[in-house]
Amino acid sequence: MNLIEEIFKILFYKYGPQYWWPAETNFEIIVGAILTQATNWRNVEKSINNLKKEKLLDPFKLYYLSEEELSTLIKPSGFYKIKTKRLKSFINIFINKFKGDLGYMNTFPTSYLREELLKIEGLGKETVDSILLYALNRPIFVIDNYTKKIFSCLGIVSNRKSYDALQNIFHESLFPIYQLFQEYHALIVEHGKRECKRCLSFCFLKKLVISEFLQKQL
DNA sequence: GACCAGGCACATC
DNA sequence: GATGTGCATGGT
Repeated sequence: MNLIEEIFKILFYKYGPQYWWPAETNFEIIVGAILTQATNWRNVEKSINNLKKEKLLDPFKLYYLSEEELSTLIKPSGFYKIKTKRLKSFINIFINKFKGDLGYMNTFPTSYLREELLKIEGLGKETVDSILLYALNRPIFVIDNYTKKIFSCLGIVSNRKSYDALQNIFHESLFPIYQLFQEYHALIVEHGKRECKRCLSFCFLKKLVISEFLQKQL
């Protein structure tokens, strides 16, 4: 078992299953992925609930909804003008290129989907990879700020590693099982929320990793 | 009242 | 390639 696998084991033992992504449908996951950019999940839930209350959490309904109405509904999740445009540009491609159908979308290869989604204004690597992993069940590892922070804090990567370089480390170290990737990323976020507030340089994870590393040296 | 949250695009050096 | 800034709300 390599170090990346060991850390998954440690986090899973500590925090247990995270049941990500919290959503009733895969389309809801995508909307959440866009709304949660630099935003607390609680605020995202408020926006999602607004959309649900109005029965608008549907690609075709959102397609025909005016930007004014949409921006009012998603206001609680912040950056609402910019996120209205991001949602609209995703839905535009989703409907016109993929028939507004996640089942149809899921017949395309991962590399093609990633490329097409990255062309959408406002969808960067993290958002696109979240969509691929959680809405389409593709074994693509999501790298976020917590991942960078935690794994550089552990001394496994330098803090200047690029997104792709860090993602490659996970792809090379783990079996490409989407459930594993889903759980691992969720655990990283959970650990980050709890321990990285003031960057506690010696959290339990770091102590464990260091002691395991030392044992192997002996 | 300051600080932060499950990013991204764009400007500048 | 790295670093800084605007985007905005709501919880702690």
